[in-house]
Amino acid sequence: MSAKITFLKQCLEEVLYRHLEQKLAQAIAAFLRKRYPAATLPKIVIEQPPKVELGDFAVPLFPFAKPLRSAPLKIAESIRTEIGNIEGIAEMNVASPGYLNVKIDRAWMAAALASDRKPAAERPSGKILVEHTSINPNKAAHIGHLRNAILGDTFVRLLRYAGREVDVQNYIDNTGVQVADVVVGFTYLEKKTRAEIEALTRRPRFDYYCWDLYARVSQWYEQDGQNQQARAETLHAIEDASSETAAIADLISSAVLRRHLETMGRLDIEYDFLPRESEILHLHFWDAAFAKLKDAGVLTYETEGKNTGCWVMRRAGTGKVENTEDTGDAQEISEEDQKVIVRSNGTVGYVGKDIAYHLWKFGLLGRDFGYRKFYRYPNNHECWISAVRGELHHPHFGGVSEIYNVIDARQSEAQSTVIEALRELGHKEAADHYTHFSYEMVALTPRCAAELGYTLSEEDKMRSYIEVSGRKGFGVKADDLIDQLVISAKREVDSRHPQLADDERQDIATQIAIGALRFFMLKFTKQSVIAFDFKDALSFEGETGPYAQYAVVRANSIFKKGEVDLDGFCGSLGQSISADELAKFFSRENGDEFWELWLAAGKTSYIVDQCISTTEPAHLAKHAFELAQLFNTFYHRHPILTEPDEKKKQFLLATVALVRRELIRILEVTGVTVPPVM
RNA sequence: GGGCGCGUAGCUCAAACGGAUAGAGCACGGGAUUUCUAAUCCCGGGGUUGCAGGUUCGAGUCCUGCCGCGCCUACCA
Repeated sequence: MSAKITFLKQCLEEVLYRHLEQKLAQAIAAFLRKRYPAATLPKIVIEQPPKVELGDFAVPLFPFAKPLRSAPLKIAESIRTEIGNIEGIAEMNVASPGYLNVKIDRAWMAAALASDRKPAAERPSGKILVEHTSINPNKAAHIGHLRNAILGDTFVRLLRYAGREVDVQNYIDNTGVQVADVVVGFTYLEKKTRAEIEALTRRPRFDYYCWDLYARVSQWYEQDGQNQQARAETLHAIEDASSETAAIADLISSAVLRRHLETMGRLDIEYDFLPRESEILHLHFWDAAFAKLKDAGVLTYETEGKNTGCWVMRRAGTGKVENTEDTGDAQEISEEDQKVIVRSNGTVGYVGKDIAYHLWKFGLLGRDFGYRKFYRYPNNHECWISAVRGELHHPHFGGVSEIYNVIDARQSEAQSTVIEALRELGHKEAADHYTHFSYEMVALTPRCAAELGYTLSEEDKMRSYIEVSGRKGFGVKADDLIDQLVISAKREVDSRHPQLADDERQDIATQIAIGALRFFMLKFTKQSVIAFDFKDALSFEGETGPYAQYAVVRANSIFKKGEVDLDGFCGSLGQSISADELAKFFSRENGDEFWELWLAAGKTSYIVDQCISTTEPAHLAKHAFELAQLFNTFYHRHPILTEPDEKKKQFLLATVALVRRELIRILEVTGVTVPPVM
């Protein structure tokens, strides 16, 4: 409940730049409609000119030439001279070969920015569900999982910044072969009793233990095909929830899950609800979904071919043959386009379970989980888990209007199949509001793999990256990477601030490490495979999190050294300097440079919007870096505390305060906090 | 074979919806007044955006073909 109050507060953030852009587009559209009532107008696209001197918005008019039967330059000129006043717009210029460049009234916008005043934003309604992390609870998290969780968590923060209400879910596949394999490891290889395993789960990094054991089991299977029998038996035993094996599996998966929550907790990543596959099975979600799927004719029963006796669905993306609409749902699906949903032995595959789960997400299943408390974060935030018999009082999850699933690109086909199933069940709205937030994997550079002690084939050495494999125990564990980052940040902090207490230095090092890691995972666009290398990941210079953190630290230190009360100054930013004064500084020497910085600082909401509509958080990391970069240049060129002109000093301080405020906001959305000193 | 994605500077990556001179970081070379701490800043070289066509006022971006690479394509989850 307390979390919801923060959403409301945050959706009041400034939206000036975005607001102006919309107003401009509307004004131009209205003007052109009035002037050329007969013409059908193309969409007005607003861009940004390559240089600040040219203006703040650019409107290319080439697409209007044909429908308006006029040269782009002439259209631009007529808009410029005839459109009249638009609040916040100072001037327009025509630029060849056909742009209308628009300048914002700098003093007007700066005054609004300084006082953090903003027009009311429209408040979208409807709850959003973001699912991310979803690590099999049988081994330690690795760097690939970090990318998933950081992308997902950042997206959650973006949505909340934009005023949306969000539930965060982490789906736990606790009944699959992966968990069974570790159970096999404990029971067959190590011959441990339940009590002994229980004792092990209380050891510090139980997930590391499982990581190694899982790799050993995989090897054991390879040694002798007969050993696979142990897996089959174990899987079967787990199905009976009251069995000893099921109890062991639950013990292991719960302990590993707890470890995953701790690992992600180190990065300030939290979840609201952990739906588990075991409850999807035991609460018979599939039965309900199966009935609906059969009724709607989404599934077909195969009576011939290799899938005889199976219920199948058309594999997504294999497109139906055209011109056969009237044959209705009886259309044959060629064998290779069939996706088996229910096997001939009557058991359901994971896509089927996923369909049921997603019907629940949208509140379309007619069943619900039981809920029980599972994990309490240091800030008292409660994380719930699914249960067959839950607690009487619990929050409500599911039944949302929009979902985002952060799942790597390898699952694209399965995700599309689930979406198709929803659509064919007649839930078009749901299908349209189902977004597979797809991203590429994190792989290792050959050099990194060699550093980790793996021997590579000649073929592998030629590759630009090598896929990690949990099954082989090949990869970089998340906690190891975080530890290394903290150690190397600590070394730097120790040498820079020997006068500080050790725990203080440790805190600072941790913030820097997390900043570096989160930024590192965000600066790549989703589609790009990250070829992981310790050298790049451990870097604290250049385009990194610490670079952006450092800019804020510098801003803070100006206030500290200058003995200016930071809170007081920032709180009354709006009054400390008049609009007339602002106008002077933006028009005099360095005016463009100052304005560029103010403008960049004013774009936070604009960038957040872009990140949401493109489901691409990388833009935000990029923007944080660019703003920090502009600030650092400004910092070097304009000594502030020694500035003799008091008015100018106030202006420079206001600039610092504004950039600081926005940079902190942006970093908060990326999940990066700023240490007191660096 | 089919589906999805990728190919941009020596390396790692940007450039949403086609737009103005394709940008950063790293690496390399040179420099920064005793300062609001240099985890910083400035300058420099570096590019036929895989290849060939097409669409148009305009293509790294869209279309077609080719070349190279990756992932998916199980009655595993």
